[in-house]
Amino acid sequence: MFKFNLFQKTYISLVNNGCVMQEITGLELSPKKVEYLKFLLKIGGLVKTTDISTELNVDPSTTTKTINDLSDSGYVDHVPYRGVRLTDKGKEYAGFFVNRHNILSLMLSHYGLSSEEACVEAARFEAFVSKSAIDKICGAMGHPTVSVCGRIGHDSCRSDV
Amino acid sequence: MFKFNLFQKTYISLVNNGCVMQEITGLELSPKKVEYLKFLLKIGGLVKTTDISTELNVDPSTTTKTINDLSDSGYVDHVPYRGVRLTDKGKEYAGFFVNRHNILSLMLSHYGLSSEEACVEAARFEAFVSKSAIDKICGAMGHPTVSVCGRIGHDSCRSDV
DNA sequence: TTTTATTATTGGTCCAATACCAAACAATTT
DNA sequence: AAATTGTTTGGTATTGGACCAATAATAAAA
Repeated sequence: MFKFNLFQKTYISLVNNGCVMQEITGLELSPKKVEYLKFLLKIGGLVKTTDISTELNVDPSTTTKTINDLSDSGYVDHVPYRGVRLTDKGKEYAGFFVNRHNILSLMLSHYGLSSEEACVEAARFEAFVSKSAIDKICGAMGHPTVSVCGRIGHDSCRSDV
Repeated sequence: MFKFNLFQKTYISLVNNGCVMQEITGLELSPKKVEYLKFLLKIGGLVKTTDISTELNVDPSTTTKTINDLSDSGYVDHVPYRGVRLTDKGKEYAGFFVNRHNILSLMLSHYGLSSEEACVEAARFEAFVSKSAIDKICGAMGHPTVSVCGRIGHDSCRSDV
Protein backbone atom coordinates (compact mmCIF):
# COMPACT_ATOMS: atom_id res chain seq x y z
CA MET A 1 0.00 0.00 0.00
CA PHE A 2 1.28 3.43 -0.94
CA LYS A 3 2.48 5.69 1.81
CA PHE A 4 3.25 9.34 1.22
CA ASN A 5 6.61 10.29 2.62
CA LEU A 6 6.45 13.71 4.19
CA PHE A 7 10.21 13.85 4.48
CA GLN A 8 10.87 13.32 0.82
CA LYS A 9 12.32 16.30 -0.96
CA THR A 10 9.85 17.83 -3.39
CA TYR A 11 9.93 20.67 -5.84
CA ILE A 12 8.44 22.81 -3.08
CA SER A 13 11.77 23.18 -1.36
CA LEU A 14 13.28 24.33 -4.64
CA VAL A 15 10.68 27.01 -4.98
CA ASN A 16 10.95 28.01 -1.33
CA ASN A 17 14.71 27.94 -0.96
CA GLY A 18 15.31 31.62 -0.19
CA CYS A 19 16.50 32.95 3.13
CA VAL A 20 13.56 34.09 5.24
CA MET A 21 15.60 35.78 7.95
CA GLN A 22 14.38 39.21 6.94
CA GLU A 23 10.98 38.35 8.34
CA ILE A 24 12.11 36.95 11.68
CA THR A 25 11.42 39.08 14.73
CA GLY A 26 12.67 36.40 17.12
CA LEU A 27 9.48 36.62 19.13
CA GLU A 28 7.40 34.17 17.13
CA LEU A 29 7.74 31.22 19.47
CA SER A 30 7.12 30.65 23.15
CA PRO A 31 10.05 29.72 25.41
CA LYS A 32 9.11 26.07 25.43
CA LYS A 33 8.77 25.86 21.68
CA VAL A 34 12.17 27.49 21.31
CA GLU A 35 13.53 24.64 23.43
CA TYR A 36 11.96 22.10 21.12
CA LEU A 37 13.53 23.66 18.04
CA LYS A 38 16.96 23.99 19.62
CA PHE A 39 16.90 20.34 20.64
CA LEU A 40 15.72 19.24 17.21
CA LEU A 41 18.59 21.13 15.61
CA LYS A 42 21.09 19.63 18.05
CA ILE A 43 20.03 16.10 17.16
CA GLY A 44 19.93 16.97 13.52
CA GLY A 45 17.79 14.28 11.91
CA LEU A 46 14.67 12.37 12.66
CA VAL A 47 13.81 12.62 16.36
CA LYS A 48 11.53 10.43 18.42
CA THR A 49 8.84 11.76 20.71
CA THR A 50 10.34 9.98 23.69
CA ASP A 51 13.74 11.59 23.15
CA ILE A 52 12.17 15.03 23.21
CA SER A 53 10.09 14.18 26.27
CA THR A 54 13.13 12.93 28.11
CA GLU A 55 15.22 15.97 27.19
CA LEU A 56 12.57 18.54 28.04
CA ASN A 57 11.12 16.67 30.99
CA VAL A 58 7.55 16.59 29.81
CA ASP A 59 4.96 13.91 29.25
CA PRO A 60 5.08 12.31 25.78
CA SER A 61 1.52 13.44 25.16
CA THR A 62 2.62 17.00 25.75
CA THR A 63 5.40 16.54 23.25
CA THR A 64 3.03 15.17 20.63
CA LYS A 65 0.74 18.15 21.04
CA THR A 66 3.51 20.71 20.91
CA ILE A 67 4.99 19.02 17.87
CA ASN A 68 1.60 19.24 16.20
CA ASP A 69 1.56 22.97 16.88
CA LEU A 70 5.05 23.37 15.45
CA SER A 71 4.02 21.29 12.47
CA ASP A 72 0.94 23.41 11.85
CA SER A 73 3.17 26.49 11.89
CA GLY A 74 5.58 24.93 9.44
CA TYR A 75 8.63 24.56 11.67
CA VAL A 76 8.72 20.76 11.62
CA ASP A 77 7.51 17.80 9.60
CA HIS A 78 5.90 15.11 11.68
CA VAL A 79 5.01 11.58 10.63
CA PRO A 80 2.91 10.04 13.42
CA TYR A 81 4.63 7.15 15.17
CA ARG A 82 7.79 7.65 13.13
CA GLY A 83 9.33 10.89 14.23
CA VAL A 84 9.79 14.57 13.64
CA ARG A 85 12.38 16.74 11.93
CA LEU A 86 12.94 20.41 11.23
CA THR A 87 11.73 21.95 7.99
CA ASP A 88 14.01 24.42 6.23
CA LYS A 89 12.13 27.20 7.95
CA GLY A 90 12.50 25.37 11.28
CA LYS A 91 16.24 25.07 10.72
CA GLU A 92 16.60 28.78 10.13
CA TYR A 93 14.68 29.61 13.28
CA ALA A 94 16.47 26.98 15.35
CA GLY A 95 19.80 28.30 14.12
CA PHE A 96 18.83 31.79 15.19
CA PHE A 97 17.62 30.54 18.56
CA VAL A 98 20.92 28.79 19.24
CA ASN A 99 22.87 31.87 18.18
CA ARG A 100 20.71 34.11 20.30
CA HIS A 101 21.30 31.91 23.32
CA ASN A 102 25.04 31.89 22.74
CA ILE A 103 25.29 35.63 22.14
CA LEU A 104 23.30 36.47 25.27
CA SER A 105 25.30 33.99 27.34
CA LEU A 106 28.52 35.51 26.10
CA MET A 107 27.25 38.99 26.86
CA LEU A 108 26.30 38.04 30.40
CA SER A 109 29.65 36.39 30.96
CA HIS A 110 31.23 39.79 30.33
CA TYR A 111 29.46 41.08 33.44
CA GLY A 112 30.87 38.57 35.87
CA LEU A 113 28.46 35.70 35.48
CA SER A 114 30.09 32.30 35.21
CA SER A 115 29.55 30.26 32.07
CA GLU A 116 27.03 28.16 33.88
CA GLU A 117 25.19 31.13 35.36
CA ALA A 118 25.18 32.98 32.05
CA CYS A 119 23.78 29.96 30.27
CA VAL A 120 21.02 29.38 32.82
CA GLU A 121 20.13 33.06 32.96
CA ALA A 122 20.00 33.46 29.19
CA ALA A 123 17.82 30.38 28.88
CA ARG A 124 15.24 32.02 31.11
CA PHE A 125 14.73 35.19 29.12
CA GLU A 126 16.16 34.64 25.65
CA ALA A 127 12.80 33.91 24.03
CA PHE A 128 11.82 37.53 24.67
CA VAL A 129 14.82 39.16 23.03
CA SER A 130 14.26 40.34 19.46
CA LYS A 131 16.44 39.47 16.50
CA SER A 132 17.03 43.14 15.92
CA ALA A 133 18.54 43.50 19.40
CA ILE A 134 20.61 40.34 18.94
CA ASP A 135 22.00 41.62 15.65
CA LYS A 136 23.11 44.82 17.34
CA ILE A 137 24.65 43.07 20.32
CA CYS A 138 26.39 40.63 18.01
CA GLY A 139 27.76 43.45 15.90
CA ALA A 140 28.91 45.45 18.93
CA MET A 141 30.79 42.39 20.20
CA GLY A 142 32.55 42.08 16.84
CA HIS A 143 30.65 39.03 15.65
CA PRO A 144 32.34 36.56 17.98
CA THR A 145 32.45 32.95 16.83
CA VAL A 146 32.81 31.33 20.23
CA SER A 147 30.59 31.77 23.27
CA VAL A 148 30.64 30.23 26.72
CA CYS A 149 28.26 27.52 25.61
CA GLY A 150 28.82 26.92 21.94
CA ARG A 151 29.84 28.33 18.61
CA ILE A 152 28.13 31.29 16.96
CA GLY A 153 27.34 31.52 13.27
CA HIS A 154 26.57 34.72 11.39
CA ASP A 155 24.45 33.74 8.43
CA SER A 156 21.68 36.00 9.55
CA CYS A 157 23.36 39.07 11.01
CA ARG A 158 26.40 39.74 8.85
CA SER A 159 24.33 42.07 6.74
CA ASP A 160 24.01 44.38 9.72
CA VAL A 161 27.76 44.80 10.19
CA MET B 1 -19.72 54.30 61.55
CA PHE B 2 -16.27 52.96 62.26
CA LYS B 3 -14.15 52.02 59.33
CA PHE B 4 -10.90 50.17 59.73
CA ASN B 5 -8.12 51.92 57.87
CA LEU B 6 -5.91 49.40 56.13
CA PHE B 7 -3.36 52.07 55.37
CA GLN B 8 -2.82 53.11 58.96
CA LYS B 9 0.61 52.30 60.34
CA THR B 10 0.47 49.56 62.95
CA TYR B 11 3.01 47.90 65.15
CA ILE B 12 3.32 45.26 62.47
CA SER B 13 5.48 47.49 60.33
CA LEU B 14 7.75 48.10 63.31
CA VAL B 15 8.21 44.41 63.79
CA ASN B 16 8.67 43.80 60.10
CA ASN B 17 10.94 46.70 59.26
CA GLY B 18 14.02 44.75 58.16
CA CYS B 19 15.34 44.61 54.66
CA VAL B 20 13.98 41.58 52.87
CA MET B 21 16.20 41.88 49.83
CA GLN B 22 18.14 38.78 50.76
CA GLU B 23 15.13 36.69 49.89
CA ILE B 24 14.32 38.26 46.52
CA THR B 25 15.09 36.19 43.46
CA GLY B 26 13.50 38.73 41.12
CA LEU B 27 11.38 36.02 39.54
CA GLU B 28 8.47 36.13 41.96
CA LEU B 29 6.09 38.14 39.80
CA SER B 30 4.74 37.81 36.30
CA PRO B 31 5.59 40.50 33.72
CA LYS B 32 2.23 42.20 34.05
CA LYS B 33 2.38 42.29 37.84
CA VAL B 34 5.82 43.82 37.62
CA GLU B 35 4.25 46.59 35.55
CA TYR B 36 1.64 47.18 38.20
CA LEU B 37 4.24 47.54 40.93
CA LYS B 38 6.46 49.84 38.90
CA PHE B 39 3.51 52.09 38.16
CA LEU B 40 2.40 52.15 41.77
CA LEU B 41 5.89 53.15 42.84
CA LYS B 42 6.01 55.89 40.21
CA ILE B 43 2.78 57.42 41.49
CA GLY B 44 3.87 57.00 45.04
CA GLY B 45 0.69 57.20 47.08
CA LEU B 46 -2.86 56.01 46.88
CA VAL B 47 -3.73 55.00 43.33
CA LYS B 48 -7.14 54.57 41.73
CA THR B 49 -8.15 51.54 39.74
CA THR B 50 -8.95 53.67 36.73
CA ASP B 51 -5.50 55.23 36.69
CA ILE B 52 -3.88 51.82 36.59
CA SER B 53 -6.27 50.63 33.89
CA THR B 54 -5.53 53.66 31.78
CA GLU B 55 -1.77 53.33 32.21
CA LEU B 56 -1.62 49.60 31.53
CA ASN B 57 -4.35 49.55 28.92
CA VAL B 58 -6.55 46.94 30.53
CA ASP B 59 -10.15 46.77 31.61
CA PRO B 60 -10.82 48.08 35.15
CA SER B 61 -12.14 44.68 36.14
CA THR B 62 -8.81 43.15 35.16
CA THR B 63 -7.05 45.70 37.31
CA THR B 64 -9.24 44.90 40.31
CA LYS B 65 -8.48 41.22 39.98
CA THR B 66 -4.78 41.68 39.59
CA ILE B 67 -4.70 44.07 42.52
CA ASN B 68 -6.47 41.44 44.60
CA ASP B 69 -3.75 38.95 43.69
CA LEU B 70 -1.03 41.43 44.63
CA SER B 71 -2.86 42.17 47.84
CA ASP B 72 -3.14 38.47 48.71
CA SER B 73 0.62 38.18 48.19
CA GLY B 74 1.31 41.17 50.41
CA TYR B 75 2.67 43.60 47.82
CA VAL B 76 -0.16 46.13 48.12
CA ASP B 77 -2.90 47.23 50.47
CA HIS B 78 -6.25 47.64 48.83
CA VAL B 79 -9.37 49.28 50.19
CA PRO B 80 -12.26 48.50 47.83
CA TYR B 81 -13.60 51.56 46.04
CA ARG B 82 -10.92 53.78 47.62
CA GLY B 83 -7.62 52.81 46.12
CA VAL B 84 -4.44 50.83 46.39
CA ARG B 85 -0.91 51.50 47.60
CA LEU B 86 2.32 49.59 47.98
CA THR B 87 3.17 47.86 51.23
CA ASP B 88 6.74 48.09 52.50
CA LYS B 89 7.41 44.76 50.87
CA GLY B 90 5.81 46.03 47.65
CA LYS B 91 8.03 49.11 47.73
CA GLU B 92 11.15 47.02 48.00
CA TYR B 93 10.13 44.84 45.09
CA ALA B 94 9.00 47.78 42.99
CA GLY B 95 12.28 49.54 43.67
CA PHE B 96 14.17 46.50 42.51
CA PHE B 97 11.99 46.17 39.42
CA VAL B 98 12.65 49.76 38.41
CA ASN B 99 16.38 49.34 38.99
CA ARG B 100 16.42 46.13 37.03
CA HIS B 101 14.73 47.81 34.12
CA ASN B 102 17.15 50.71 34.20
CA ILE B 103 20.25 48.54 34.50
CA LEU B 104 19.20 46.29 31.63
CA SER B 105 18.30 49.29 29.47
CA LEU B 106 21.67 50.85 30.17
CA MET B 107 23.43 47.59 29.37
CA LEU B 108 21.62 47.25 26.04
CA SER B 109 22.40 50.85 25.15
CA HIS B 110 26.08 49.90 25.36
CA TYR B 111 25.55 47.55 22.43
CA GLY B 112 24.19 50.08 19.99
CA LEU B 113 20.53 50.10 20.89
CA SER B 114 19.00 53.58 21.15
CA SER B 115 17.52 54.64 24.47
CA GLU B 116 14.08 53.96 23.14
CA GLU B 117 15.00 50.56 21.73
CA ALA B 118 16.84 49.56 24.89
CA CYS B 119 13.89 50.54 27.03
CA VAL B 120 11.36 48.66 24.92
CA GLU B 121 13.58 45.62 24.64
CA ALA B 122 14.31 45.48 28.37
CA ALA B 123 10.62 45.81 29.17
CA ARG B 124 9.93 42.66 27.18
CA PHE B 125 12.31 40.34 29.03
CA GLU B 126 13.22 42.00 32.34
CA ALA B 127 10.76 39.99 34.41
CA PHE B 128 12.81 36.88 33.68
CA VAL B 129 16.17 38.22 34.80
CA SER B 130 17.21 37.26 38.34
CA LYS B 131 18.33 39.67 41.02
CA SER B 132 21.59 37.80 41.30
CA ALA B 133 22.35 38.51 37.63
CA ILE B 134 21.31 42.14 37.99
CA ASP B 135 23.60 42.58 40.99
CA LYS B 136 26.53 41.28 38.97
CA ILE B 137 25.76 43.40 35.93
CA CYS B 138 25.31 46.43 38.14
CA GLY B 139 28.61 45.80 39.86
CA ALA B 140 30.45 45.20 36.59
CA MET B 141 29.15 48.52 35.27
CA GLY B 142 30.46 50.27 38.39
CA HIS B 143 27.08 50.86 39.99
CA PRO B 144 25.95 53.59 37.62
CA THR B 145 23.42 56.06 38.97
CA VAL B 146 21.96 57.17 35.67
CA SER B 147 20.50 55.01 32.93
CA VAL B 148 18.90 55.81 29.60
CA CYS B 149 15.46 55.82 31.18
CA GLY B 150 15.83 56.82 34.80
CA ARG B 151 18.01 56.91 37.85
CA ILE B 152 19.42 53.81 39.53
CA GLY B 153 19.59 53.29 43.27
CA HIS B 154 21.79 50.76 45.02
CA ASP B 155 20.10 49.97 48.29
CA SER B 156 19.94 46.31 47.41
CA CYS B 157 23.16 45.57 45.55
CA ARG B 158 25.87 47.62 47.23
CA SER B 159 26.70 44.66 49.43
CA ASP B 160 27.86 42.82 46.35
CA VAL B 161 30.45 45.44 45.42
C1' DT C 1 3.84 -15.17 12.74
C1' DT C 2 1.26 -14.40 16.48
C1' DT C 3 1.75 -12.65 20.99
C1' DT C 4 3.95 -9.30 23.89
C1' DA C 5 6.13 -5.19 24.94
C1' DT C 6 7.28 -0.60 23.81
C1' DT C 7 6.27 3.75 22.05
C1' DA C 8 3.08 7.31 20.39
C1' DT C 9 -1.29 9.54 20.00
C1' DT C 10 -5.93 10.99 21.34
C1' DG C 11 -9.27 12.76 24.38
C1' DG C 12 -10.13 14.48 28.65
C1' DT C 13 -9.12 17.51 32.31
C1' DC C 14 -6.63 21.07 34.61
C1' DC C 15 -3.92 25.18 35.86
C1' DA C 16 -1.94 29.99 35.52
C1' DA C 17 -1.99 34.31 33.51
C1' DT C 18 -4.47 37.55 31.22
C1' DA C 19 -8.48 39.66 29.40
C1' DC C 20 -13.26 41.26 28.45
C1' DC C 21 -18.30 42.02 29.30
C1' DA C 22 -22.52 42.80 31.88
C1' DA C 23 -24.52 43.43 36.14
C1' DA C 24 -24.32 45.00 40.74
C1' DC C 25 -22.53 48.08 43.95
C1' DA C 26 -20.31 52.27 46.11
C1' DA C 27 -19.05 56.96 46.02
C1' DT C 28 -19.43 61.44 44.28
C1' DT C 29 -21.64 65.15 42.18
C1' DT C 30 -25.62 67.80 41.19
C1' DA D 1 -32.19 62.26 46.80
C1' DA D 2 -31.20 61.39 42.07
C1' DA D 3 -28.00 60.93 38.62
C1' DT D 4 -23.48 60.17 37.22
C1' DT D 5 -19.10 58.16 37.66
C1' DG D 6 -16.07 54.79 39.23
C1' DT D 7 -15.29 50.00 41.06
C1' DT D 8 -16.14 45.31 41.88
C1' DT D 9 -18.22 40.70 41.06
C1' DG D 10 -19.35 36.87 38.36
C1' DG D 11 -19.06 34.80 34.24
C1' DT D 12 -16.60 33.53 30.24
C1' DA D 13 -12.63 33.22 26.98
C1' DT D 14 -7.95 32.46 25.31
C1' DT D 15 -3.18 30.95 25.19
C1' DG D 16 0.36 28.05 26.67
C1' DG D 17 1.48 24.34 29.08
C1' DA D 18 0.91 20.03 31.63
C1' DC D 19 -0.86 15.37 33.10
C1' DC D 20 -3.54 10.97 32.93
C1' DA D 21 -6.02 7.07 31.01
C1' DA D 22 -7.19 4.80 27.08
C1' DT D 23 -6.26 3.64 22.43
C1' DA D 24 -3.40 2.69 18.52
C1' DA D 25 0.76 1.66 16.05
C1' DT D 26 5.21 -0.25 15.81
C1' DA D 27 8.87 -3.27 17.21
C1' DA D 28 10.54 -7.31 19.64
C1' DA D 29 10.15 -12.03 21.19
C1' DA D 30 8.65 -16.48 21.21
